[in-house]
Amino acid sequence: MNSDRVIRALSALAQDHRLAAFRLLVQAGAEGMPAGMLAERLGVPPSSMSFHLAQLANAGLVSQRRESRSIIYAADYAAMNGLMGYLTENCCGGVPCDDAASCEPSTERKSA
Amino acid sequence: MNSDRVIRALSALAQDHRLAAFRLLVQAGAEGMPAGMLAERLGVPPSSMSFHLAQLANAGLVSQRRESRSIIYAADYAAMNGLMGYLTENCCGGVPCDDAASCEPSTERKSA
DNA sequence: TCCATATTTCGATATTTATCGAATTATTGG
DNA sequence: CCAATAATTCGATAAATATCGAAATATGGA
Repeated sequence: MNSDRVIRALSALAQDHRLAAFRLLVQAGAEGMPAGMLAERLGVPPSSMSFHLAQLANAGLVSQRRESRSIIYAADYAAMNGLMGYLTENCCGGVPCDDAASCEPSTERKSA
Repeated sequence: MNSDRVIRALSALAQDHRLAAFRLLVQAGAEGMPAGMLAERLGVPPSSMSFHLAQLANAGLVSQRRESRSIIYAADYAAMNGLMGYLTENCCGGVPCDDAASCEPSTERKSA
C-alpha cells in the first residue's frame, strides 16, 4: 500500500455520505447492497450516490457486481485492512499488537 | 469519537503534504518538530505549511507549543488512537484483536 | 418490441481546498 | 529600540469536490 493509494482511500472515507455508505456496506458483509438501497437509506439522490460510490470504488474500498438490474456494492475488507496496516505502521508509534488490526468480516473471524 | 471528528481527522490526513508531515511528527515522537523544519523537509513554503498544520491541529491530530521563536508541533497519539479505534469498530468487520490497535509512541510501548 | 426499473453519465453551479507571495505578529539578542 | 528570525494571517487565484436534475445506458418482463 503506497502513500498514493492511502491518500485516495482516506479521501474516499473523508466525507459523511461516503463514510456512512461504507459503514453500511461493512455491516452488510460480503453479500453487499445495491446502489439504490444505499441512496435510499442515506437520503441521497441516485446521481449523487453514484458519484460517491465511484470514489469509493476508485479508492479500491468497494467492489461492484451486476445482479440483474441492480449493481451491488460490497466493502473490500482487504483494502481496508491495507489502509489500517499502513496507518498502524506509519502513523502510529509502532506495532500495536502481534497480528495487528485485521479487518475481516466478523463471521469469518473465528477460525482464522 | 463521533463521526464528525472522524471526518475531520480523515480529511486532515487525506493530503500528501499533511500525511507526510504527520508521519514525520510520529517519528519525531513527543519532542515534536518546529513548523519551519517541517516546511523545509517537505519542500513547502512556510505559509503553505502553516495552512496544512492548522488543518491537522483543527482535527486534533497534532498539538502545538511555543518554544522561544519556534512553534513546535507534535503528533497526538491519543487522537490517532481514537481514529484507529473508530475505524476498527465501524469500518472493519468486527473486533480485530483484544486490546485493538493502540497508537502510542514506540518507546512507551514495551511496558504497557 | 415496449415499458418499467436501476444506475450511471452529463452539465451546470456552488462550495471547499490548495497554493504561495506579501504583510503582519511574536520573540530574542544586541 | 531595532534588526533578525520564526511563524501566521491575508488576499488573490487555481483546482478539486459536492450537489442534483435531466438525459442516457443496461436489464428484465409482458
